[in-house]
Amino acid sequence: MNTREKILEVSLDMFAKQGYTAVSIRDICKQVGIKESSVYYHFKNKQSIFDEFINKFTEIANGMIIQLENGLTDGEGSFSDSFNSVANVFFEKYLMDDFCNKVMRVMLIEQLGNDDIRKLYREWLLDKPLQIQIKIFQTLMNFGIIPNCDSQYLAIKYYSPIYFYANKWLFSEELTEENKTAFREAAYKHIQMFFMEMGGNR
Amino acid sequence: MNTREKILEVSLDMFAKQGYTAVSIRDICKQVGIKESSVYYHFKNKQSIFDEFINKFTEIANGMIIQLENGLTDGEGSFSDSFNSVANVFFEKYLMDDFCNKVMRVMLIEQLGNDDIRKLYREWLLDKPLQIQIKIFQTLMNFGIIPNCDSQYLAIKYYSPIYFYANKWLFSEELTEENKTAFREAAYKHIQMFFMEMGGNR
Amino acid sequence: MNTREKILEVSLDMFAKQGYTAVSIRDICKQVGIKESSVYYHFKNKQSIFDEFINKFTEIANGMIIQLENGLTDGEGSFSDSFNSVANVFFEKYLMDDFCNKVMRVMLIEQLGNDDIRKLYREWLLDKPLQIQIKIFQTLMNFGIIPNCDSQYLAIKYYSPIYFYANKWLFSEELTEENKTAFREAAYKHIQMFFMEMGGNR
Amino acid sequence: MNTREKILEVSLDMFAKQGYTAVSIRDICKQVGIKESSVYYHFKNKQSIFDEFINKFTEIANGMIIQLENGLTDGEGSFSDSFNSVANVFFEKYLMDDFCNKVMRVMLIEQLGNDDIRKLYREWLLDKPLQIQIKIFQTLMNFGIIPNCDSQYLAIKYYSPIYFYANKWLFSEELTEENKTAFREAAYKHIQMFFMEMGGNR
DNA sequence: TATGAATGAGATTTCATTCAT
DNA sequence: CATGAATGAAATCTCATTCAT
Repeated sequence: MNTREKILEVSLDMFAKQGYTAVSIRDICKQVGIKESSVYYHFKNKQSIFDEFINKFTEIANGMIIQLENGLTDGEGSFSDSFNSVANVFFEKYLMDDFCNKVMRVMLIEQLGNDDIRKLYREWLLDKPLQIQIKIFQTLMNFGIIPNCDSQYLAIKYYSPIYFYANKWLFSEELTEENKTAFREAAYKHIQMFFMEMGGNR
Repeated sequence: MNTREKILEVSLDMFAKQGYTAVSIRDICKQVGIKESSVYYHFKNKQSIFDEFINKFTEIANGMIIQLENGLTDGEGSFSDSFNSVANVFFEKYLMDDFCNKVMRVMLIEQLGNDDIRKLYREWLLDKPLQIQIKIFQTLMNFGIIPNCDSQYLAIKYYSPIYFYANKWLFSEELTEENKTAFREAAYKHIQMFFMEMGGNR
Repeated sequence: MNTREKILEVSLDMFAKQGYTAVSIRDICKQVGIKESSVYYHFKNKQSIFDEFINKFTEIANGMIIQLENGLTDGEGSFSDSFNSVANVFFEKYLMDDFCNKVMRVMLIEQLGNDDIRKLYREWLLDKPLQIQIKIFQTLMNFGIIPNCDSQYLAIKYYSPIYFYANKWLFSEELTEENKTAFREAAYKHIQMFFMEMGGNR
Repeated sequence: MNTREKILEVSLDMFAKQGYTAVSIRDICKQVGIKESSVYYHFKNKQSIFDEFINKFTEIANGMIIQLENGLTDGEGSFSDSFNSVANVFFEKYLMDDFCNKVMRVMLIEQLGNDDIRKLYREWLLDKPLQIQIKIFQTLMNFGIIPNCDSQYLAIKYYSPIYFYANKWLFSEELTEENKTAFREAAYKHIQMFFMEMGGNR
């Protein structure tokens, strides 16, 4: 790994733990093992390190959305299979992905003082995940797999416990394997129950 | 309002908007209209201003818990009445209370870099609200008002959408009347639906 | 004891331990139990507290000189008696006197940065004690009690070990009874030996 | 001379004149001709500048001790020659050495408020010099050059006038050539007399 | 690529002092 | 007599950044 990448890795790590403002160039450089001035060869300034994360995150997140939406139209496989596969991607490649998780932590911290970040946080942790679920439920209704009803309401019912568990296990404490496991257990149990109830209604 | 109170008011306001570290004593003093050194007549240091908020918040929050638990044992009034009154207190006197809301915003920002704050955040926004709901559902089961089932599961189903809406409308953007209204509408609609489903299950 | 005296007592105590500049009005007031502003009713400023000590010390020290010189001309009593009585006064009423000792400690600390204090220190710990001894030895020579010789040389021989022991036991560590005892033992032993040698020369 | 060395030089100079606390980083920088923040490129903080002096001094002083002790066992040369050479090293390379003298001045000022410095002062101006002299006299006794007697007593007799003169001429006023000369004259005269008396006793 | 050196701006805090009450 | 309140000045230190090498 070259210096530029080391800087990025260390920065993200520290930003995710202490927040953007609380981490100084000094802190980063001490960890990387270079002098402060060297950072400015690789990056215009501190902000641009941060921007890089946001850009990469936005790309990944957009990619995931597209991947999930494509998966939907496939329509292949069973009802619960495709649902679980969506959840799996969303959990493993997004909420619990090392990079994404860290960026979301930074967004969580910085959102209040920074309008741009606030918009991103709202978009990527509140609105977009909900929209996906809404689309999923609408697709299921269109295919007649589930009875017609308020898809927005369904999506909230489905997503909000996941959001709650994510805040409890994935964004509050360190992202250890134990916390991941705790999250998975809670989230999958919720999904199971959710389907049972949906099935029961049918 | 005397200087001490002005400092507190301005500080909380700025902390809630930008976070503890991002706000300097200078910033606060400029707003209050005093010199920096004057702050140290009223407070030992910057941290102690912050501590005052945390202490007052903890007191208020504990008071609310007690109030809610006492309300439960009363058992007076109809099922949905007492439920709505709990929600009302929790929403208006806690989530949307000017002081509490601001302190919770600061906790939200500072939680990642600060272990003590993290604990408080988890306690007062995740765990304690859930515990109350669990107790409420257990009481309802004991009285035979709702059928016996997993109270923890019920509580998550009930509380997580509220938590989701709170993050969306109460802790992300400014706490305007519009946002309060949006939150109330979404939350009360959720509660209504929640009861309908519970009733339908009976 | 009234407030003014309490301020003086506490100030001297702290000055002697930490030096004039290192002690703040705050420190003093905390100890006395008054507010900072109250000091300025009793004293013009911080410096004037210090001046008071210097003035009082100079008075006491001058008084001691006069007392010692008067004692000399008395010529009453035996040779070693009068010598021991001089030493006794110099030790107990000066070097080890609570007030004088503390003032000399402050002078010791402040001498380098302050010309006036340096002069006082030199005068009262180096020059004046030596002058007294010179006078004493000259008197003894005049009375034929000791043989004529360089009184200055004798005085140095006599006083410098006392000065050394004083720096070791009385001005370096706290002025405890143990340190006083250690000083007395060393100093009186020195005086005894000094006379033995003088006698042996006769 | 580079900036780091300039800072050290100016700092020691000012510390020796006014004491550690009385000298501010501002004062130092004004003299050196740099901005305050620049100091922190070269030193961790103000204390670490001071520490550097103490460490270097301790090294030099220890070196001198070893040098003197080695000189003793040589036993070469005449009695008074070796004695004068010890005195010469102790005077010129220690008490009157520009660097050492300044550090000892700082220790003198700071000793009362600072336990560590007090220990150093006692060690390097009171105890260690005495120990050396004790060893020297013991060696002389062992070789039968001087008659057996209380070496501690001899050492005090020998060293305390030197200590007295040092305080008078080397640590109180500025270390000018005049003061050095005054010290040398007084000290060497004392040494001469000391030997004469020792010889007379034989 | 990397660093040594420097810096302006600003952060928190301390201190002696003033003044109206 | 004493204090509440305030302040100008200064102290130590941090930070992001620049620039020549």
